[in-house]
Amino acid sequence: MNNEKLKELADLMFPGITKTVEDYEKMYPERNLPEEARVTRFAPSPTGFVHMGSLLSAFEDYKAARDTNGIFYLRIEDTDGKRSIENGITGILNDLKNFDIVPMEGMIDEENSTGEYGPYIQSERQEIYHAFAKELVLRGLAYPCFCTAAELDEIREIQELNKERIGYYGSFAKCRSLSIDEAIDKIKAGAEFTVRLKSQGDFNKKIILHDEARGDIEFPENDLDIVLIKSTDKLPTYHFAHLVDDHLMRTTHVMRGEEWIASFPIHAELFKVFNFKLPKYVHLGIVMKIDETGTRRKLSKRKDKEASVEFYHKEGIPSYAVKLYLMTIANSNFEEWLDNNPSADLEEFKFDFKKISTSGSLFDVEKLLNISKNYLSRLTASEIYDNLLIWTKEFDNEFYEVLLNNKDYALQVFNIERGGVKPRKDYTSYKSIRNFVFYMFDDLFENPNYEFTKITDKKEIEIILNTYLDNYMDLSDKDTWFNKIKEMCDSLGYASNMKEYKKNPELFKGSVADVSGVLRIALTSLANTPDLYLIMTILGKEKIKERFEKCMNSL
RNA sequence: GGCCUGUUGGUGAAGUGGUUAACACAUAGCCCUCUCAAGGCUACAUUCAUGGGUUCAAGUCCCAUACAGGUCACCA
Repeated sequence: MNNEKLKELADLMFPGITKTVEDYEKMYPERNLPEEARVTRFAPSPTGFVHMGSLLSAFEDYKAARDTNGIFYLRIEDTDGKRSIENGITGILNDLKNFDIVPMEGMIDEENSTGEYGPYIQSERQEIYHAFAKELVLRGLAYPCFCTAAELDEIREIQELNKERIGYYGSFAKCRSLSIDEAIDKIKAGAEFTVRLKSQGDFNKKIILHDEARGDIEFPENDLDIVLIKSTDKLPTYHFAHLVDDHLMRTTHVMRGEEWIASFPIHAELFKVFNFKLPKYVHLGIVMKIDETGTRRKLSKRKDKEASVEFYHKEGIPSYAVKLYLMTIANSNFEEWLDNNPSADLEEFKFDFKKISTSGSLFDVEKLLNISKNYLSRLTASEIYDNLLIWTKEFDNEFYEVLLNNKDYALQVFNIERGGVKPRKDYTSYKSIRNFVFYMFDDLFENPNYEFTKITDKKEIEIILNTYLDNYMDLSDKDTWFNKIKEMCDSLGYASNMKEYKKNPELFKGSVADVSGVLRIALTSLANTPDLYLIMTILGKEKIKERFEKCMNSL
């Protein structure tokens, strides 16, 4: 009799739902994968972009699956309208692709997906959730709740006042004790309702849950009658969707932010109620920053520009460098591995849950720049050229035109001190390159600001430049080039040998360093540049002469 | 307030009862050198949030406290 009543209630709550949990179990059987293969997922809301924290977790999910020839899939969690934007999935897919993270299954654009475990977008899984919820109602393990927001507030206020645990549980769960008939009547009368779990847990009992990175964690059992299905849109809450989706999609490893640790007991109860195998969980540390007031806090996508992936794109930091950096955060032994295997593919590194940092780490832009610098130093001139062309096209049109029209010349410039075991390391980003090479291009060298420091006397500068042009310019090879400069130093009263100069500086007007400095500044406007000889050979004699004259005219 | 997580140098961290407490970034100095960038060398935690305890031995185990973070939504 009770069963009949429950059936009436369930049918009333979920009209038109005919499939059962068992039906879905058959539709989505266990995956045919080797034992060790991990199935992971990235499950964002369709907000149009991913930020650093979620990029990190997507990357970790991807690696965890890849390492075991498992499956990494993309599921879209759009049960909260506020978090969804137009074309939000495309934006996420693009951001991921930028970092070579391509899901093997799941959503591939705004509407379509691949894989046998779909739909991969929660708004299209409505009847599946309802079937699961309906079964719970039939088993007397879920019930309709008619409490309004105001009533819920009231309950919480009472609890706060009495210093009791906050939440919808036990005797505070008013609708839990409603009779089936009462519930049926209310629904028939058109009352709005949520569906709540009738928790079987006991807060005074302990359960131990295992986290792959943190080990065992002890909690009180869950006794909260949490909402399973929301009233207005009839969509599931995160908790319920997590159960249904991750079970049916046969996820083996759930990797998520540590803000979810607290709801671990809820999820454990949900899986237990259905007698489903609990997936393995990894709760990741949160990426933090230090803000203006000196306090540590979670990197926020609203407040912090460095939280968005777009920021690095704009700054011209290669996505591969960002990836390397994220990897150093993700697994603490990665840097050492990279040192030992500098040319190995990232794919060869095996991700280890035990090495995941569990304390929130500060996002260190300095370190990122260092990684970026090292990465850029290993690229070939033509790789630099190609990538820089793409970057400047979007962010620096003037430079873009110059590069486009002087490809061969630009390649020579980018090749300065590149290659070999000790490549030059000065570019930190694509954006920074212009500042290191502008003087090599006339179009970018229109109004130089000459930084003479050591030798500043106009007459002396003119003497040095003219003497060089008239008698000592020889670019045939580096040694003769430098010997000529030394000769000139001797003839003009400057020390040609730095060691001697350092011993007795008073014997000379200055040193070869000062003289070279004048040549360098006249040529490039800068006191610090890469190898002068290389710069001169690339510019050529005519241009050198032109530059010196331009400089002398400006004095 | 309840529950949970975390706390090793300026930063990221290694560390699972016995080490001079790795390594990397940053910083400083020296060397190399025509100037830079690199590179090489050196320095940088008498001490692992604090206080107790267990032990021959504790960053590592136990207990308290402090601080930081999370969570207690019909948000994820």
